[in-house]
This record gives sequence, structure tokens and C-alpha cells, in this order.
Amino acid sequence: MERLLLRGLRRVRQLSVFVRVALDHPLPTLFDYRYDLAPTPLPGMLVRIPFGRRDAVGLICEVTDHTDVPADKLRNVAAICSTLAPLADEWRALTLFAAEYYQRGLGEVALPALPQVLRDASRWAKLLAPQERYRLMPEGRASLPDALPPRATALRRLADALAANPTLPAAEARALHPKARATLDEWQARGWVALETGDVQEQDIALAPAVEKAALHGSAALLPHLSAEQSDAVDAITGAKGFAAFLLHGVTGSGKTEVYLHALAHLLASRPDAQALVLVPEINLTPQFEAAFRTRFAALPEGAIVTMHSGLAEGERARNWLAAHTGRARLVLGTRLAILASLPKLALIVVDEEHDPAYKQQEGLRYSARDLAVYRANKLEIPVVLGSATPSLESWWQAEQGRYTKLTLTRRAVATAVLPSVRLIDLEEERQRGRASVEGLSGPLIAAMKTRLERGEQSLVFLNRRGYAPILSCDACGWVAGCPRCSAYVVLHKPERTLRCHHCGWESRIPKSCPDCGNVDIAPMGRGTQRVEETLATAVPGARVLRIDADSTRRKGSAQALFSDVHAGEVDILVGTQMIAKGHDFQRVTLVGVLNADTALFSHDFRASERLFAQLMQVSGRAGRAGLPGEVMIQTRYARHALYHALARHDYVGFANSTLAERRDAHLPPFVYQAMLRAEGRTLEAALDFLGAAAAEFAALAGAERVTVYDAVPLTIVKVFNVHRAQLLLECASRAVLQNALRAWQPALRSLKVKGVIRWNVEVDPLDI
DNA sequence: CCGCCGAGGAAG
DNA sequence: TTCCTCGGCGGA
Repeated sequence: MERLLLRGLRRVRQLSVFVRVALDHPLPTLFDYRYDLAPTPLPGMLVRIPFGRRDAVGLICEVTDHTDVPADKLRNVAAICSTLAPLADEWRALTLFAAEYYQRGLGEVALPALPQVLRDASRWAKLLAPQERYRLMPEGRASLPDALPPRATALRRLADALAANPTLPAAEARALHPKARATLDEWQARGWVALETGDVQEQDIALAPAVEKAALHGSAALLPHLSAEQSDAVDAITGAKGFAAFLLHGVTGSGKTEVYLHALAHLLASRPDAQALVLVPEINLTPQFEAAFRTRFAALPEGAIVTMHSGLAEGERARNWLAAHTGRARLVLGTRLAILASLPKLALIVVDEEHDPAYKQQEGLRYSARDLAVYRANKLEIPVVLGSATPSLESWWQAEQGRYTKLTLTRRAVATAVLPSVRLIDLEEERQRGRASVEGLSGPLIAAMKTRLERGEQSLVFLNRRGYAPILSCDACGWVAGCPRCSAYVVLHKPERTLRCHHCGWESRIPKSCPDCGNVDIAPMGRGTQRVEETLATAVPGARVLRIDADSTRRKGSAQALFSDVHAGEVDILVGTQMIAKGHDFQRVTLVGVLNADTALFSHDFRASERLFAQLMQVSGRAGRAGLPGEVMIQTRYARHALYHALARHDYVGFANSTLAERRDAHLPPFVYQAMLRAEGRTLEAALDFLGAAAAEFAALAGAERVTVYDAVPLTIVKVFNVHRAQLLLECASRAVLQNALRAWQPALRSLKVKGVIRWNVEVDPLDI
């Protein structure tokens, strides 16, 4: 009886509601708060909560009627963001997986994945407030275009935008025409437009005109004809039921993009609300994809195609994120961070150039966007397409085992385009035969560039080293200009007349004489893009030379301008770093010269050759895309190296299989799984001590005997910005065993105190060893 | 005696 | 991580 009464009392007390909240905070725990506000809290909603002595924004992970936290510690939720649809279970599961897999707290993954505006509670109201929107009325539709003066382009833009969209937000109207407000007031007075306030997204989704299948596919005459291989690939993707991972392996220029476009068109047309996500490795590649999408999918309503990358301004980022979250965006194009976007109707993921190391985030949460794409597709039971001319060995191995479906494009899409011929220029032989070379440019390469110039074709010189010269040294005493903050040499930048450290950004004037011995004969050694640019001006007289690298494209948008100069034919020779190797379809390039590739052949990093091969394949692919025969010249001292020979035969498969065999023998990924503990200390000893102590803790964990723990070693560039760095590699044949051990290791790592240690982090599946 | 610095701990 | 407190110590 008494017990019953107690139960009854407890029932009444159940009126209190608690929420368990994730915060962007290194503590991996959730925090409980009392909830006494009016809107019903739901998992996936954002709340503003007092945390310590400040306010924070958190994500509700759980709504519950009990808590273990003592009442005197509990605090109340200050505000809830109820206008934003809760983040879906799928998204929360994805961020939770990423957090667990990459050894972080949920909040550290989930909150940074949201746009900044949402993480600042004071801006919720403005962001999510019902906006003023204009709707074109039938009267307006009938009379508007004709009523406008023919040359009033801004007014016409406004009218077109109104006609093309169910409603037009006031903010967008202002962007189209500075005096939109006055004009629209006038049109409203005439009954041409109506002013509405209301929830943007719901209305727009409901009112979005149905997109006709034919419109999305374009008229057949305009579409490029698909090869048999391409249409087989498209059929496989569009025919997939549930989860399917496709490895689209196609040589550069074989028309992978066209396969994506057809698969996307099919999806967007056949399912009126489905969303697709397309990932590209770097920001530079978004404009051309965006242009292709906007042209091909012009039938989609305004706002249905959005981009997501770190180059967007905060406001645009927030708008695009919201468009994806509400479902208004049907096609999202982005860099790696877009994989963590909220996409409630996601139905297809494309990862272009899936092998590209840029998909791996190198700081903070060190996730692989490609791996998360596969995970996400798997959980959603949707297809994912991984495209590359040189798939990562991880993906290739998956395909070899039949876990991914291989789709192969063997021919270049333009019928007359053949693969470029690859010629190795043996620098050793050139030297022995006494053949002249100019500043590192061999005779045959210079001659070939001259021929291109005469024919009005373009040449491209690839060199993965920016600056003028990587070393400035003194002939007399052997002094080399080094960075005072890093254990690295500084790079000479001639146009800027500086010595610059590429690791920490330190800069100084170029000394006139050797600071050690006073000798005035200090000389630049080696070559960077600037020096090659300078040499080409005299070595190939009359050629218009353009350099594209991180230095020449520092200003925002300048890369686009430079690339369009190349496309416009205003350039004869293009010199650049890997920036020029990726994606760009240079129609008039028929010669590619590769300088200084050898260093990667003998790297300590077992992935260096894989990266080199991919890079060289990619840059080779720039030659001869439009049907003119292309030629690639690789200058090397190791002309017999197997990698170059595979490259000359365009033999990715041979290279991949032999490299995989080596990896298997050497017990390297993808046959084992790795994790890396890195430590940064005021001294190298501190960093190494920390790693040593961490290794000792690790040995005591369950399952540790199945994990190989290597000795702690300094990084190749041990000191950067006065911080000394070292790393500890762990390796295991079982992903699960490694995962569990890493998880169990965390508390010990957290409580490890070693004097002089500044930071540490764990990276799962590290790319750089 | 005061104030500064570094270490340690809490954050709901 | 951030921010606060506490205790030790050096300078006035």
C-alpha cells in the first residue's frame, strides 16, 4: 500500500523533464539539464544552456524523466531552438559513429558540423525568423515582362526570379536589385506581387513546381552521347537497390563526370524529394562542377543546388546548410566537410577523386570524408559512387574482394582522344652524353615546348615545389638559411624578395651575405615554380608563361581568374604545383613536363609512391584531352623505376596489384589497421616521454597483446613553430580490437601528466606516417 | 604581506 | 578546453 502510494508520488514527480546534452567540449560525457520550457523538447534540437560561467549551445541527445545528477548541480535549459526541425536520427547516428570511430566526444563532432550561426543562440531568432517573401500574382505574371523597359536589366532579373520561384525572399530580391524594396512596393500596389511572411522552407517545398523528367535529362540532342561503358555504369548505379558501393575506375578524360551527371539526373527526376551529395577534394574544383550542375539541371527550382565548403561566407554557409537541412536543396556539392551536412532525404553520394588525401581532415577531428560517405550510404541503404583514375589502394582492395562493385571506363570519352604517350627523360644519361640542359630543364623538354609554341598548343610544367628555390646556402662555409622556429630550411621567394618558412609562415629579408662567414656568394639551390617560370621566359623565347601555385592564387577568386586565362588560350606554358594537376579540362594542352618527381620514390612514408603515381597519372591526364595527341615527359634520375614504367604503360591495375602485394607482405594497410598517437612538447624529450608513458599504459589494456606498438619517434620535421613533435604508431589486424583498445586507452591518456607536453591527439587511419 | 604563477580540478 | 581556486614563493 505504502509502496503504491510512493509510486503514485513518483508519477506526479515525473512532470519534471531532463535533457541530456552534447557540448562542443573535449569531455566525452553528456550533460544533464532540467527542462521547464513550453516547447516539447526532442532529440536533435538545439538548446542554450548555462555551462560553467558562460552560456553554450548544446544538442539534445536524450529526453528523460530521471537523472543521476544531484539536484543541487542541475541547472535549467535557458532556451530551445524549436523553429529548426530537429536534426534527424540518421544525422545523429552518423556524428556519433564519427565521434566513436575517431575517438572524440559526440559534441566535438556534432556541433562543429553545424553552421556558426546556429551555434550562437543570440542569432537564432534572426536566422530562423519568418522572412518576408514576395509572390508573383497572376496579374503580375501576365503583365510584368512587357511593362519593363527593355534595357532595365536589374528589374528584369527581379521579374525573372519572381517568375522562376514560388516565392522570393526579400533578402534575395535586394541582392538582385539594390532598389528592390521600392520597386516591389510599387508592384505590390498594382497587385502584381503579394508580400507574405512565413516559414520559408515548408511553403517552398510544397509549392516547388514538379520537375519534369524530360527537363532534367535535357533534350537528348544536347546530351553528350554515352559510350557503352558509361551507360553500363549509369545503369548499374541507377539500378542499385539499397546500399551499394561503386568504384568507378576511369582514366582521366574517360567521362566519369558524365556518369555522375546521368546518375544524378535519374535520381532527381525519378524521386521528387530525393537529395544527392557530391564531394570534390578541393574548393578549386567546385566552380566547374557547380557550373556543370547548373547548366544540366537548370530545370531545378532556384536554391535546389547549393555548395558547401570553407570558402563560403558565414551567411551563405548558413543559408546553404539550412537549404540542405530543410530539403529545399536537392543537390549539394561540397568539400569533405559536406559529408557531415544534415540531409534528411539523402539518396545518392558521389565522391569524386576518392583517392585524394584532401578527403582526410588533418586537424581537429581527423576524419576521412570518403570513409564516412561509405558508412553513411551503408546506414541509409543508398548507393555511393567512388570515382577515380587511380583509386586508393584501400578502395581498390575492397573492390578486389567484391565488397565494392567495380565499374570501369577504359576509353577516353572524346572518340579521337587517346591516352598520352609517356616518355622518361633520363637525366643521368643526358648528363653523360653532355646534352645541354638549362636550369634543370632538359633539352628534349625545352624542344618539345618550343614545338608546342609553334603549333599554338599549350604546355604544362608540373613541379611540386613552390617558391624560387628550396635552399639558400653559402658556398664558402656551408651555411644554409633555416627557420628559427622550425627544424626546416626556408624557401627563397624571389618576387616577394623574402625567405619564407613553409611550415610556420616565418619571413625575413634575403641576406646580402652569409650571416656566418660574411661571404657574399650565397646562392639559391634547387628549383621551385618561380625559378622555373623565370627560366622558361628565356629558354622558350616568345612563350607566355603563367605560374599557378598557392602563392600566385593567394587572393580569393584569383585561381579562377588564372585558370580562365589558360582556358582562353592567353597562356602558352603553365607552370604549377599539384593545383594544376586536378580536374581541370585544358583543351589545348598537349604536353606535360614533370620535374623533380624522384624525391617521393624513396620516402619513408609507405604511401608516398601511391600518392606519386596518382599525382603523375592525374597530371598526365591533362595532356591531349580534346583529341590532339598528348605527350608526357618525366625528367628522372631513376628511369628504370617500376613506378615510372607502370605510368608509361598507363597501367594502374598493374601498379595497384603489385603495390598491394608488397603491402600484404609487409603487413601494411589495407591489410592492417593503424592509429597514431602524436604529442607536441616544449622539448622533444617531453614529447617522447609522454609517448613512452602512454605506450606503457597501453600495454596494460585488454587486447593490447594483439596490437603492435612501435617505438615513439620524432617526426621528420621535428620542430615546427618552436614545438617539438613525436609520434607513436599502433597497428592491428583487427579493426574492432584496435578500436576497443583505443577507447579504453582514453582515460589513461587524459590523466597522463608529463611536464612540457603541450598537446596530444590520436589519429585513426592516419595517412601520413 | 601581497601578488604572481603554475598545478589541479570541475564543468550538469 | 576554459576558467577558477589554491598553495607556494619571491619581492616589498
